[in-house]
Amino acid sequence: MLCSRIIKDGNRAVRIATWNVNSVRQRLEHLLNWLKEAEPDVVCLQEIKCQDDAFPRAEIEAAGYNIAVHGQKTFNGVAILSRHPMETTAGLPGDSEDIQSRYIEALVSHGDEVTRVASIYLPNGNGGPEKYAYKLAWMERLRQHAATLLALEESVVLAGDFNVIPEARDARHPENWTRDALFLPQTRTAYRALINLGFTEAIRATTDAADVYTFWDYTAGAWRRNDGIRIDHLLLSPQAADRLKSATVDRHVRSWEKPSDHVPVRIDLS
DNA sequence: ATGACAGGCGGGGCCTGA
Repeated sequence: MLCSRIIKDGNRAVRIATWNVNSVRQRLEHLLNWLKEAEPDVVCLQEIKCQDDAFPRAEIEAAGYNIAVHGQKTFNGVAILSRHPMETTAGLPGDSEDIQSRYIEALVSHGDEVTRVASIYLPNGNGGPEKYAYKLAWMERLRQHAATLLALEESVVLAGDFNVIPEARDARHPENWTRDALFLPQTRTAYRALINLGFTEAIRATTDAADVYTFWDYTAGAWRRNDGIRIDHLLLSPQAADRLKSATVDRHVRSWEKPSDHVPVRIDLS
């Protein structure tokens, strides 16, 4: 039955999404509603803000998803949901002392193809020099691991909250972000070093539009004034980029009651 | 401008986020 659906719906063999939910327990109803509406095959979640045993497994499994969780108490935490079978690895290589849960990777098998998907919660980097140093070090670890993944010559999708505003057009008011860790020159250079390995960023591969944002601060009426930034990204290896059909920001989710400050971003691969 | 919101923790404000 699954095979016949894929053949019949050939333009949409796999739909992959990323969403920083800002607490999966606070956002469970929104998540379930959005899963029903968007029908993603693979979902990368960030900021689940719970330990593995507190993740709302039963409700999400009932919606048809396998679940892999890499959580921690109070902060951070990432997860991957998949309608297809997957094998997962938690943690970003390169620093055994790093206890923050910000990376989980899955090899998803769909039909006779495989797609490797990572859920990434890149450090914010504001709040002092130590935090910014941690952000830059984490980005270098990600770059090194991404280079290893590219060498596999697989379809790879690095999806998540990168906490990087790539360009001025990715902020409604870029002048307000010039001293922010999300937009500092070193941050943007480190992000480009990752892209320049050979990744295609899905939104910019499909639109040149300004005013495409994925985050609006809770404060100061940012959503009402559309004072947003674009910091949630999907980076595609060449093999995945070959299969890219479309990229979409589910902007309307920000207007739901008690929303996350981020909205889902999703792609369709053939 | 270092504030407004929001969530977790834990039972009162404090830390963190972007």
